Amino acid sequence: MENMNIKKLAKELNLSVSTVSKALHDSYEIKAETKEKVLALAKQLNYQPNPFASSLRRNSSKTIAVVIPEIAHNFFSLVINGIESIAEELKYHVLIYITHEIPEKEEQIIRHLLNGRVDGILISSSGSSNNNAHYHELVQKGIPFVFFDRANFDIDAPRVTTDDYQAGFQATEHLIKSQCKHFAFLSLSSQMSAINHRKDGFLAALKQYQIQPDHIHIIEAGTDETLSFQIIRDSLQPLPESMGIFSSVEKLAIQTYHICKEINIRIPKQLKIISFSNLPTAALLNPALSTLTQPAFSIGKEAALLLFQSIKNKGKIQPITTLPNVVLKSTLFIRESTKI
Amino acid sequence: MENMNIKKLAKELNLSVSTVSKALHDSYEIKAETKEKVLALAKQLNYQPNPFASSLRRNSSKTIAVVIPEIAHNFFSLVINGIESIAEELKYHVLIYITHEIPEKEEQIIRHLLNGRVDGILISSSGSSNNNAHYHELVQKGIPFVFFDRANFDIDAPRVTTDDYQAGFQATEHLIKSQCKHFAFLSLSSQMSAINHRKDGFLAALKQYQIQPDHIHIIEAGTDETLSFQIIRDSLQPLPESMGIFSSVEKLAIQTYHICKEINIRIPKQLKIISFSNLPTAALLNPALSTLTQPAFSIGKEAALLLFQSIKNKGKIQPITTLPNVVLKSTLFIRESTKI
DNA sequence: GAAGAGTACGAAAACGATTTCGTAATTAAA
DNA sequence: TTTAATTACGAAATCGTTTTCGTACTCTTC
Repeated sequence: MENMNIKKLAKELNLSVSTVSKALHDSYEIKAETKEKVLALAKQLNYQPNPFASSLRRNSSKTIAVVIPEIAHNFFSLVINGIESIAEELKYHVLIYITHEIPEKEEQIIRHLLNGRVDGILISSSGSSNNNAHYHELVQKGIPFVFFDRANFDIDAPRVTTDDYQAGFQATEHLIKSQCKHFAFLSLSSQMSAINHRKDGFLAALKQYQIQPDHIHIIEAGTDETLSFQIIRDSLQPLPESMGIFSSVEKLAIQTYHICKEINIRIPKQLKIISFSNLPTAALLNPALSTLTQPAFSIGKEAALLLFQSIKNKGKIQPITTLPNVVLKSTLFIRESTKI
Repeated sequence: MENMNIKKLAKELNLSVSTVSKALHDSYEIKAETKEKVLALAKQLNYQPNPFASSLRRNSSKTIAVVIPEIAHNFFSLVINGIESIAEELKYHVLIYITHEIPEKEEQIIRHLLNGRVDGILISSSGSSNNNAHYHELVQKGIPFVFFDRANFDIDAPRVTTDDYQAGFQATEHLIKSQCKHFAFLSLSSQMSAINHRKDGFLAALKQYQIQPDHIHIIEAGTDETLSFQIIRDSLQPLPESMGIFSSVEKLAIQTYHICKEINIRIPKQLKIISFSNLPTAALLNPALSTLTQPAFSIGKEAALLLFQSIKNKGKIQPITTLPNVVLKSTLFIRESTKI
């Protein structure tokens, strides 16, 4: 009585195990009457198939993994929401793995997932581009995966990203038109694709408007919180005249706000700042933060859709087509933090 | 070559499958030399045991589920971080399920998990207290679970909560001492344990300070965004004199900020507000938001620890002891939004 | 009415691990 | 030297499904 299984169900019905299994899967081999009986008793006895037996036999787990640098982050939470919306619909399960921005951790996670625990993986890379071995192993094992936001462009895998270059250009242009004289790009690391594209857009805009190179500052704050605070603080003392900051990630913009409060820098008077961000409170900050906002939910949805398509096509001959490379648009919200 | 398994490994080593399995599990039956050989070849051929075969046989999945109302929420993200920190250490996998605050969805998820896919479940309930059947089924099936933050107090399961009553009292007392005359409690629903405890603390404080009943407002905003905006807006027009709002959740406080901005209510001059919140930008808002902040990461950690303890003790005779009921303290941060 | 097709089911072999039980070979004890 | 115990391994059952293959039986069709 403890656990219902197909064998007990079959015995109860005076049918064979195979017949019951087929009936439960609505096989054409089984006549309607029998199916009904089986379904009825299964429901009555609350039978639920053992997922591991099923996965073992079918060699598919109905599970995907999401590998992200961090979760306490509006962007990634929203992406997960998008992913979940699709997974839920397709009755897939979602495993979450957090790398804490540590490339080795990511490697370890991906390597573990080679064992077949999941049917596919959604990755926002924490790694530097010089370590791709684990991705290649995924390819070799035939495990579908899709990059989102932070992709590795050396790997042939579907990608869902945003128009980072254009957005970077646009944000910087906005700073220039807001009469900034000095320009700083706040970056986590120079190893992340999305962030580098933002930087390229930043530099391109400055070049187009012929900003002198010594008015251009690249600040690599890194992923350690205490350290990045220090680095940002140092780079704002002394404060260059008419400073305009383009922060590539929300976290660094928030840190900058804290620092400005601490050392009495007035935004937007002395310093203007715009940031990539999905903060729901951006408009409520003091001053309201100008943002480039990524369609995080859609990114999650699109990435999941690509992954499930990939899973579905697995084994079949792939048409020789270009790799899916979805690029979504970010939206510029101009607020007080960049007011003239 | 495609997929390594224990059979191929055994053949390669001229050993039996059982010997290899035992060697891999460091069984005393196998001599050191053999173990070394097995380990070496396993590593070389990159052998990884099939998790489903293993789970099927051992009847344990090394996986837990986290069932939460929503994920794009600072509190829950931080909790997940805490959970992950423990799960990662114990080499457990974490499945995420989102109920979107829909009790039926939660039921459906929990019912699905009765099939043994996970070894245990961490739940922050979305349900009303009048539907407990699915929890009882978990108990009956012997699947360990732990409530966090939003518990169901009718169910005998370990809980990790915060001192909601005291915090509610404290927050309200603070509003009273900030010379508010009217008091409003902003609630999602009257069915959630944690929120009701906060309300009880709110009411108790008002009673102790002999606030007239007609100066006390309970606003149930619900979980629908558009609707809750409307409800809050309506309750602020006309604005009672010296209004003090205690928001039971972050989201409603943010909505209130937006509404105040929209209809030109000055915080803290015309309206003071304090909220439960884990917003990293609380101090940067205009004005800075006074908060009660829950130790979200610790809640996740403690809940996970309780769950793993529960999983470990499963099957063993439980000592007749009181149920684990961890209560953590929230911290009050007084900021400008409640300034006199 | 014989051959072929279709229907509805069952027996048994997978899937890949773990675990129980049995047993040769060696060592220790009597 | 015999017996008992220990060591180190292997055969086979098992976990609960799914799926292949086989086969009675009925129904057409000529």
